[in-house]
Amino acid sequence: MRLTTKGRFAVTAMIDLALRQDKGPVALSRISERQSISLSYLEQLFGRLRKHELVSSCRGPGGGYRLGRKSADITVADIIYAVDEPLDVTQCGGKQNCKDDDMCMTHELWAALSRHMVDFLDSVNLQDLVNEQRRKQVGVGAHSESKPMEVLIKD
Amino acid sequence: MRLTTKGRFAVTAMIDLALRQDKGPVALSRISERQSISLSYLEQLFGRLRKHELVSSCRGPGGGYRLGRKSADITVADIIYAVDEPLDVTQCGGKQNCKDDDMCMTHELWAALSRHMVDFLDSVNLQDLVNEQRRKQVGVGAHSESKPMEVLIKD
DNA sequence: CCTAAATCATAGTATAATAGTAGGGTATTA
DNA sequence: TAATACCCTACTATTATACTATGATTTAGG
Repeated sequence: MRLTTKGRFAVTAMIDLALRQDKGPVALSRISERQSISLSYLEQLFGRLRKHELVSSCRGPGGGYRLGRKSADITVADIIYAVDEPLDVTQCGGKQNCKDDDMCMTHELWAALSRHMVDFLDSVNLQDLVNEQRRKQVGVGAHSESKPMEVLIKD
Repeated sequence: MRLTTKGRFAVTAMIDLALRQDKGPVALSRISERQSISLSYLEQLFGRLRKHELVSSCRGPGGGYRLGRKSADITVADIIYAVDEPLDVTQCGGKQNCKDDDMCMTHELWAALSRHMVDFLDSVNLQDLVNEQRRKQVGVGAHSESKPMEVLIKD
């Protein structure tokens, strides 16, 4: 499981999309402005998200992207998997440093870590993040600054 | 928390060292041969491991490295932290894509993931890995092929 | 039907990190 | 005093990320 800003960009963009899709399709140019992510880079990311059917697109003026399914049914793991394609199971899949036939000494360690990460990222869905974000935005200007996410995410 | 083959190399080398240190210091040239890791690269890694006091060194002929403390007191997280130094807390520490003052939308998500990973890697120590490795080596030629690590690592 | 807005696609590029190599030191034992 | 090993720094090839650039293609609205 690779973790880079690419995955973070994708998750951020998907939250932005989820927050606004009720008013019709959302154009990447808008997301680009709001989140300060290069438009062309976004286009590449959304190409992959579309292939994985996490979003659907409408071309032409007034077009843009919509979520491919309910935000509660899209997990963070789905998003990261979509943009970081080769989910790096190839940690030692028969390559160098795997001594001869028997598994390399640390194979199971990394496999177990991988399972942990995927399990966690699968436990958080887009709706969770949207709720969290809405709660924070309401909090601004009001009195509650309170704690975010720590409460939400099941440690 | 960055996860690369650098960290894997370091963990592999530390297991190799832990498996043999009872017969005196272990030379990097030996580890290099056994694990097919470049000697000079190992030297760089062990330079860092030494700074973090995970290993101690003896120079001169017959010299080599020893563990800096009991293998049960060295966790995988210790090793990875030592070689991957800047443990990447800088996910969004006030840089681009953190909108204005308020935290970027995904900050807590990645922070929570980070905590998960560290917790897991802290729950596995070098002695665990050594035991696992010894068990597997005994298993070769004998009858038991059995399951590795899955049992050992506390999911 | 024409134009502008949007997606779609591909190719190129700057930067940075990894995973080394190279070449020298310095301590220490036999 | 020679060989073994650690130690240190600088350089390099490769790869991935995070873009930029260019140009298509689709489609709504005038």
